[in-house]
Amino acid sequence: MWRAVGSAIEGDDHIREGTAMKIATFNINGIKARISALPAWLDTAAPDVVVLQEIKSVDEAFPREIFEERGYNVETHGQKSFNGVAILSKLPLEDVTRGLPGDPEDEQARWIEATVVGKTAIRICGLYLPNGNPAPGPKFDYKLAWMDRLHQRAQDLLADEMPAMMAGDYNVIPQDEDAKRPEAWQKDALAMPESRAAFRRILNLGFTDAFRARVQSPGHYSFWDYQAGAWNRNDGIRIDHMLLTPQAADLITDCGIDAEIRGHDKPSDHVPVWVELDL
DNA sequence: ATGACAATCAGAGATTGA
Repeated sequence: MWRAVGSAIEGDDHIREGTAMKIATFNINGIKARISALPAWLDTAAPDVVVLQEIKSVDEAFPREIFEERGYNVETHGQKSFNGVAILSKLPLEDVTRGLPGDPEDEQARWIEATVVGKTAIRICGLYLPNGNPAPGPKFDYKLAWMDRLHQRAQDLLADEMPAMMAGDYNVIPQDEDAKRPEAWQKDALAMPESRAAFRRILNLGFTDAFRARVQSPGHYSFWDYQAGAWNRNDGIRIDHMLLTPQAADLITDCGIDAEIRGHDKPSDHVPVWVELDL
């Protein structure tokens, strides 16, 4: 088995020219409210694939033309008012499934997955993990139960042994260094020990947090509250993550957070996180 | 300790988010 990561090594005839694929996750906090900001970012960042969270729209009301006219295939899993996820892809999508397995009673639209068909196929899962506040309580119980189901799906993805990733709004601050003011989040569902342990348990299966694989320094965030001037004080948290199977993690060439768009007009409270793979 | 801010649905203010 051979593979190429990054630039070719001179004289090595096993190295091929790779195809860079840019994949992003973005919690847009309402498609209707982001009808300008989202296309503006797409035109600048030009990702090949995007998973969206909190579209807050039913499938029939999702403005798919805006994305189709930019060359994206569009798959949605929406519901009225809250939640809702989607996948945009310039490459063909196959085997689209909706809903996280493990609880047929769960009607919240928080999971969608599809195979992106390029030179090499990759399974892409978009997720909007429950917030879980207040903790303790029924919402926190739902969050932890949802993370148990996520762990099971993660195991099954690994067993498939194809490149795969689970990307989205995890609503988990993995470590203190992922918050400007960790002490303020100590009793919050996003940073409770149980939430962090459940996140770590998935990582420990063999997944790579793409951003942390490339950047170890503190001070990198993907969410800033609308309140109290959080953006201007850089009072943020890192809760949007891309978890890659070993077969996908081996292909990472770059990863980043498009933080600057938090300062643009009518922003979401989240910003996009992206990864480039040599697929 | 609380609220601040934004989005949705509805058509005022409650609910949800993080």
